[in-house]
Amino acid sequence: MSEGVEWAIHSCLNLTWLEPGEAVPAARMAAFYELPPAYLNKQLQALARAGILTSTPGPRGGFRLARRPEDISLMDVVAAIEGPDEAFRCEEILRQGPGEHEGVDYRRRCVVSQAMRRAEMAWRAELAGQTLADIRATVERRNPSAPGETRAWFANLRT
Amino acid sequence: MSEGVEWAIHSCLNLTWLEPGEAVPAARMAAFYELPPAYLNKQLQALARAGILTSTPGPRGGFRLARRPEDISLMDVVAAIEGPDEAFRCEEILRQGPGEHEGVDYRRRCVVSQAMRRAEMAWRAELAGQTLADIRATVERRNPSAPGETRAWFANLRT
DNA sequence: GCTCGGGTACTCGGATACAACTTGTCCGAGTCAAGACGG
DNA sequence: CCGTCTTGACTCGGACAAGTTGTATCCGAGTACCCGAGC
Repeated sequence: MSEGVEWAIHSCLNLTWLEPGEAVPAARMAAFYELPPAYLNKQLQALARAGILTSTPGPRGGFRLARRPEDISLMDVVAAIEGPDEAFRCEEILRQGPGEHEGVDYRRRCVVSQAMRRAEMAWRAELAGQTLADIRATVERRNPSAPGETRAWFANLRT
Repeated sequence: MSEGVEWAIHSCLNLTWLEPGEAVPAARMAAFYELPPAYLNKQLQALARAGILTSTPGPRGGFRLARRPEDISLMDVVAAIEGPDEAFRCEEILRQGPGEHEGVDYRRRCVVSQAMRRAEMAWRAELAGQTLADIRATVERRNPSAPGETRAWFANLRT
């Protein structure tokens, strides 16, 4: 899995602590974790294309969440970075086998494909069940000062 | 995910239908699905290194299952091909963040990492719960002639 | 007829190229804000 | 003092390289079989 997924989730999480309407440039978000600014910008662009973030150019511009944290699941973020297709893609090699049937869709018929798909669906369901709001709540419960500190860091120039 | 996983699972499944002690060369297994022989050989080598298959060189040699199909899970095959490490690897970017703590293992502490790990564990558990014997039983229930046809194909030179 | 030895063909195994994708970087189009200028 | 225009800096966005992983191939080391010769 791409490393940008980790960056994207943490960046989106930080955005949940900002006041509504406030935008943060990609360079500032990159400085938070000392990441390559241009590359993080690329990932944030993907999130914007997926409708998770909205981007505004120009001074005082940057990225902000496009909808409420309750409506953004980890699955959404992962799909935005990694692409929509599944990790295990059935190439239907049974079609090349000796006992093939012409009009059969082996993506649904093949028992192996079904088993792999079932496992992947369990993974996706687990990710879809966790929203940014859930993550944020857990973090705040463990470290109540996180929201204020994060917001202050993005507001000031402090490292 | 690597495409070799699909090849490996189907090849192992075919091996479950052979009589005990019978070995099949990689070239023959590749011909079954019209796969590149040398590359499939490479995947089978990985399965042999993982202890799933045993290989014997020379005439009448080839690959065969190293243990009973009941004791080989899909997780074993996937891990043999893809490697043992997880898809989402936490790089602990929180360590570079402003509120870091020196001696903390963020792979366990970070809430994001925990959520991703939970999803991946669900995936792995689903794969570990399906053995080659289960797959074989399902296939035989749907198509009772599969064992005989497969065995006959590998025994004869028929396409 | 039986045993033994050499040759041969067959198998895996690792070393070796090629291609695709992830990672990383750069510069241009567009935009907002601030400042200067004129009324 | 107020409104307007110009200038400038700042932002994203896509186009452009480099490195790493997956894909594919080839040839050599080792082995079992087969066949023929000798007893």
